[in-house]
Amino acid sequence: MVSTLAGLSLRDLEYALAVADEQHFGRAAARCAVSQPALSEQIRKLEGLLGTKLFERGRPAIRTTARGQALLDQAERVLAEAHGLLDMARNVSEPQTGPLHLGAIQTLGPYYLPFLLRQSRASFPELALRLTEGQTDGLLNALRNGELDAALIAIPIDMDGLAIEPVFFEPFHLVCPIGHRLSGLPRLRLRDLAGDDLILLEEGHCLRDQALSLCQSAPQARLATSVETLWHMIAAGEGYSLLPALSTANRATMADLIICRPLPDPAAGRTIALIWRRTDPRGAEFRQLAGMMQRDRPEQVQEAPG
Amino acid sequence: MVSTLAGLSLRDLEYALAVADEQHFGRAAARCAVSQPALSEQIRKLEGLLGTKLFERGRPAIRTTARGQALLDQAERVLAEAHGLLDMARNVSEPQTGPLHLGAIQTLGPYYLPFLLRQSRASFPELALRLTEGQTDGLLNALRNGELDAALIAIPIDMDGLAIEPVFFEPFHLVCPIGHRLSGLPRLRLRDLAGDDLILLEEGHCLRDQALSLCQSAPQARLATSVETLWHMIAAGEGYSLLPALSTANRATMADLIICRPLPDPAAGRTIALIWRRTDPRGAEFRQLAGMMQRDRPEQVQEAPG
DNA sequence: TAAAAATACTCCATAGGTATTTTAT
DNA sequence: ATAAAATACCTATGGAGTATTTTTA
Repeated sequence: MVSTLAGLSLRDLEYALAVADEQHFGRAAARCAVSQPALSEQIRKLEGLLGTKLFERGRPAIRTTARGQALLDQAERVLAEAHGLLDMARNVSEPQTGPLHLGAIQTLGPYYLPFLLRQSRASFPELALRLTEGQTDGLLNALRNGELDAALIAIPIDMDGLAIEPVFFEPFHLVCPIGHRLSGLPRLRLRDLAGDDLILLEEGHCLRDQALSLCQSAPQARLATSVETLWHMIAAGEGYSLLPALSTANRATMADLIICRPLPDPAAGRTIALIWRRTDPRGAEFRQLAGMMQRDRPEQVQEAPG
Repeated sequence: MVSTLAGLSLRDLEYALAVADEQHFGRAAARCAVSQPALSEQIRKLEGLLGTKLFERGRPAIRTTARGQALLDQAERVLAEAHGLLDMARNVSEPQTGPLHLGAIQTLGPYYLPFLLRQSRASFPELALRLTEGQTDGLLNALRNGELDAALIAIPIDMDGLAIEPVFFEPFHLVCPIGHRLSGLPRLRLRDLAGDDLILLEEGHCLRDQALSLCQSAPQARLATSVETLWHMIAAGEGYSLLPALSTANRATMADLIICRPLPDPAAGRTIALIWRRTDPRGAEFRQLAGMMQRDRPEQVQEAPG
């Protein structure tokens, strides 16, 4: 369908309304900051386009014709909507405003997003974060099909089509029941982490694979469906696991049954990064958001590695 | 107040909506019947003007940004109003349609306008005649200040600023009581019309002056406020007068008391003309209307003199 | 690698300016 | 006669075309 607007221009409508208002081509031209012939010519074209004389040229004043008046009323509506568009653009184009659909992996979200929400509300009060939790694959899909604008995940991941900005490094802790063989070791070494009572998250959680590779255990280990379940299983003496630092902080329930120990290798942990579609025009804003997360982070996490 | 539209163009909004719809610059360009680079460039300018990227360029498809969507919705409203304007223009620009404020002198209106209305409804069903009666001076004023679009008056008049199209010639009749000295004259001559019982309309009616000059009587004659009053005064035997042919036709009341006689001079009468502001752009339509009145006229009147 | 959008450039339509003529009162 | 709009004519902006490069998945 080709344009049916036939060269109609908002500027010409402004000219016409100025003439109607001033009842004088010269004054209307001055108000529109153009020369009188320029304005006259555009009015002439507009009248041709509409098929009707809008004005009756007479002395001492221009009069709008009856037909012209109906059209000028409608022209006013057109311009009102156009101004509405520009007003809207002025508001909407502010950076860090409006809805932002943000995802986070499930082993991070519950322990970090409350912190992030406080921070974002302080720094960017107009930014409306819409939060989602999921597993890495689901988040990546949601990102690719536009349900999400950005996501917090553990890197490395396959980054094709994505922009990635590391945000912080989150160490893992050894978590085991009091009295467990690992709870009493005076000096914990990485090789001690292998054991047949390692409890893992279900397939799909990136944390599962990271714990597995650090512990060098067999994958027939016991399964938990969430960090919370896992915590309760450990409290029940079912075994031990590795959990990210944010998820072990400030835990009251069953803290008397469980011991958390830092791992011996300071590199044992995961890097959390903010990702988004490389093509998203808000890239710069997302980078700024990541910068804020890097600078002002929870005490349990560390600066992201280069 | 200078333009606040800053170069916003309806065409660009159409381009943007085409892209949003097609999710593809190439197809959008084809739909708008321009080249892809031309459309891309206009979208780029529009995004700059609005201060926001409207689209996220990605494969396989273009996606509209959240901010862009709000703006595109508004753009759609702008275009809807613009199309409304063009639709309205198409209707409104038809000739012989819409309201037409027409005035007529009081000695003509009641006797001719019913005829004219029938005729106009048949020939121009979309023409909405709004009728007014008044004296010549009042009609001219109303015409000049725009309350009237056109008027039917007796010429000649001072025609500065006015266009005039004669419509028909209306003969005068001698009207007197049965038994009046003029009713019995076998051959009526113009000079017989002088008499001290001539009844005239009040000051302001053009017919008063025309009758006066034809009759060569003194202006201390009796006064009537309307043709109807005059008719009753004649029936009451108060005197005689000259009345235009249309006003004496088809009279039932008191017809048995009154005699109407044609005047000896075939030029004794008045020419009725349609007048309008010379500057009114509907001049051609008024002329066409006058043409209709010339061609299809009541039987009592004659073709207007050259 | 392939498809698609962005650049580079050239051209031309037209909005706009100045000077002047025409028109209306 | 005068004020104001229309016309004539010229300039320059910018929209649109073709050819090409860059980008993204």
